[in-house]
Amino acid sequence: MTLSTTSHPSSPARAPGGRDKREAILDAATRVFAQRGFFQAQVADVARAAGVAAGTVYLYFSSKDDVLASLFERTMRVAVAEARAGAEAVDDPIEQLRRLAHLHLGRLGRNRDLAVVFQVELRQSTKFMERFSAAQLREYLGVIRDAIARGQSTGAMRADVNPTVASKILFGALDEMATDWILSQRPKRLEDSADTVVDIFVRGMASSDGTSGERG
Amino acid sequence: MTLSTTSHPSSPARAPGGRDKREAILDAATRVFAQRGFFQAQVADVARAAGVAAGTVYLYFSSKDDVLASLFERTMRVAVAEARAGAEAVDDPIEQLRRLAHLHLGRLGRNRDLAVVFQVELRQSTKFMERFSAAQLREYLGVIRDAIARGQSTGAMRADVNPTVASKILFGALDEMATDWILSQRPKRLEDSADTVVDIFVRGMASSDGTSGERG
Amino acid sequence: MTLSTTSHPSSPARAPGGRDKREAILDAATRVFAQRGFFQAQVADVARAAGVAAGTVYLYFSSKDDVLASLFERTMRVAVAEARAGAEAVDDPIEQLRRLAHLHLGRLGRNRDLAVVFQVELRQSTKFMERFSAAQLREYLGVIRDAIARGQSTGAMRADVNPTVASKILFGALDEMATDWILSQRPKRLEDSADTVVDIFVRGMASSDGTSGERG
Amino acid sequence: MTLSTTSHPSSPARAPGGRDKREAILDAATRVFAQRGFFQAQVADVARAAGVAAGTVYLYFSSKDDVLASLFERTMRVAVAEARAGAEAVDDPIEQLRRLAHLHLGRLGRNRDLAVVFQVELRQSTKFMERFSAAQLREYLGVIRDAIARGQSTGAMRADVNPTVASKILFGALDEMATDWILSQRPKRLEDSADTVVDIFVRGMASSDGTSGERG
DNA sequence: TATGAATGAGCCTTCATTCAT
DNA sequence: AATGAATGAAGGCTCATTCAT
Repeated sequence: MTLSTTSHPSSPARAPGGRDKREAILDAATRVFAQRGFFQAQVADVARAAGVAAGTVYLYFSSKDDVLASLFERTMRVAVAEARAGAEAVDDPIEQLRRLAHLHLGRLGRNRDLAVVFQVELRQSTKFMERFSAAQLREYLGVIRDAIARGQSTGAMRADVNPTVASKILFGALDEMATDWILSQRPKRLEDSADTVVDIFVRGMASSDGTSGERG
Repeated sequence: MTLSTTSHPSSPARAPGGRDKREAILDAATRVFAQRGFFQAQVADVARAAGVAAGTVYLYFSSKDDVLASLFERTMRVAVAEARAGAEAVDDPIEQLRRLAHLHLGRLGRNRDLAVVFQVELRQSTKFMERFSAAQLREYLGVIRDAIARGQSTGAMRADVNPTVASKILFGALDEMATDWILSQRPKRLEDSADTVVDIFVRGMASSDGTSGERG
Repeated sequence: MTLSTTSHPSSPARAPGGRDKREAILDAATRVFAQRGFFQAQVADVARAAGVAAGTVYLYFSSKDDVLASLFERTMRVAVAEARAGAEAVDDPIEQLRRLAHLHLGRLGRNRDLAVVFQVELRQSTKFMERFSAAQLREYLGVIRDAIARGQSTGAMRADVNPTVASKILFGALDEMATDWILSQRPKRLEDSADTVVDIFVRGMASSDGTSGERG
Repeated sequence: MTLSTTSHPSSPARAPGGRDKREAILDAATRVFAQRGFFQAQVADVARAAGVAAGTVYLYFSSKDDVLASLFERTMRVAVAEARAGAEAVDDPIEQLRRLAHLHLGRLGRNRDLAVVFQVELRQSTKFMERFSAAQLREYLGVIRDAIARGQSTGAMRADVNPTVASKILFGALDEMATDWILSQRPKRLEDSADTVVDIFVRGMASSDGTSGERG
């Protein structure tokens, strides 16, 4: 992982078919990285899975690292957008958190390969996490934090906890559900864990007078 | 990562200094893996950091993978023992959880290299996590779960949540604190997050009558 | 020498120049193995001698062992074909043996490197000899045996000696000539030994009445 | 195989037990080299089989190569002595050859490990054969050649064949019997091949008048 | 003499990347 | 744009040999 940040001249000047091929490579990479692991996976494997020649990968990505980073980026772009849309759709902060949790676990639970890549392969190196995760992950967590902050401002949630810290606690709990689901035999749907996590979190974050955090 | 589970027939038959050298290699590996990342680190780097020749590593470990696995095992053995001792030292389930959280974050916060290895490097591959994490991690989580289960049986905690799931939620929240601390500039002590996490978790898990989960 | 018998899925799917490069590597290997010895020779040496990069060797052969095995196979394929053609060209069994001897020593005498590889390097390990020599060498010896058997059936040769045993005796004598020639200063042509060996062998195999085994 | 010709200061200054240990190492080496092959065999394997520590091997031999060379030397010393004694015991040149053949195949047939080492492992490298085999092998072949030369001078054998060449032909034939026996399933005793080989050879070498070469 | 832990040079093989076609 | 043969740097691991005990 040399992690050359220099983004590849990928999208521009590409033919219309180029975009499809780029997508195909990312999809293939998700499958291959999930199955073999990022370091064990060869670029040739990804190319084969995508139905292109090895060299073609380098027409769309600057390096193997770039493929992984692009994978992360593409998914996060969608995730952030969906999270924002989901949060905006309702007004109640607690309901917002519930929606965000369902979106999060729903996305991973629907695509195990994606879940493996996100829960395992993407955490390969501090370097990677520091350089790439930072910006987009912060944005994603920001959506959660905002919902919490709103809950605090409306008095629905206790204000004695830093909302950023709180967002990480919720995210961490959801994250563990996802990792655990991957490593388990997956008898049930991942998304089903969402309510339990949010319920405990919201109760724990309820304002002392006990007026909220109660469902129904 | 071929991950041959077969423990190396090494340490016991080794020379008097053997144990010390094995420990030295594991300590060196913690530092090197944390700095360079497991895949980027060369066995020669670890050897150099440990003050031994490259070949010597193979007198104590069967492979590079085995070094990582042994690192995990050694730490988990201690962690499980400390967790059990910490839990047994007090009677109140809530206080037990608080102690476990402090032990957990305290250990990682005291040794950033160890934290990096545990939060990042050890999660490199599904294979590794599936094969190694399983047994010892389950044991560790078991200590948390037991405290929760006791809390439920004493009526201090709501019984409508599976204690195993609850233990993962708490662990996940703590885990995220650790990962976040690593990736941040670390302005404050990691262990300081323990109370916040436990507080929210315990409140969230409080039985409906609201008699417990209140500190002081 | 792990000697994976599995032939490499290489040549057919290779590029146009593939066959030539494969041949070039085998030729280079003959020279390098002859000069340095199989175990002392490095794959990089062979590659350099063939004018390709080290990695290229692995596009055509699965391993260093496979190079040696392929060398043996290629030569034996030709040798068996030539032996059969040579034997069929004449009718007299004795003349057939003479031709086979000349072909055998002529081939090795013309290419000392090949002779060294066949007389020395290929006999490195019982494993190799057992696994590879077996089939093709048996075929080669079979051509000699058939000529002897015919000589016996025509009455030209004594029938009280198992033709298979006899073929090995003749082969062994020729083989020793080749090995001796390699180790000597080679003042004369190896092929010149052919007649002497065949002469003694044929006389020794002459039927008791003494009517044959006498050269015209 | 670096083949340092410098003989190790082995025998002199050794304690009485030293000689035994040296012999034990050579015996162990015979077994280990035969089973694993010289290059695959580790010095530690030989040491273990001999019941000594790895370092001890270097008290008696200067290198791994030296062990192989010493193995060859020890056996050849005995073989030459036995051959000479065997040849001197009878007067008839033909009977001498018969005895030499029996001694040769008898020795190898009695100890398959020794046979493997001599027929396969010792032929590892041209360097080895050139440097070590030369002197002692020439001596051994000399005993055969002398018997043939005597046969020629008594008129029992044709004189139109160089006795040195003839000795190699006989040796080669016997050699092939030994190699073949090793690679086969060994249904019968190796020594049983001796008479057949000698019979054919002696007939082939019989003087033209046909008065000798006839058994009985 | 004997030990065996330690050494470290050496090498086969892999695979990300390039580039001629 | 696409190919895939070719490259060659890199590294895990082995094992003959040494040497402090």
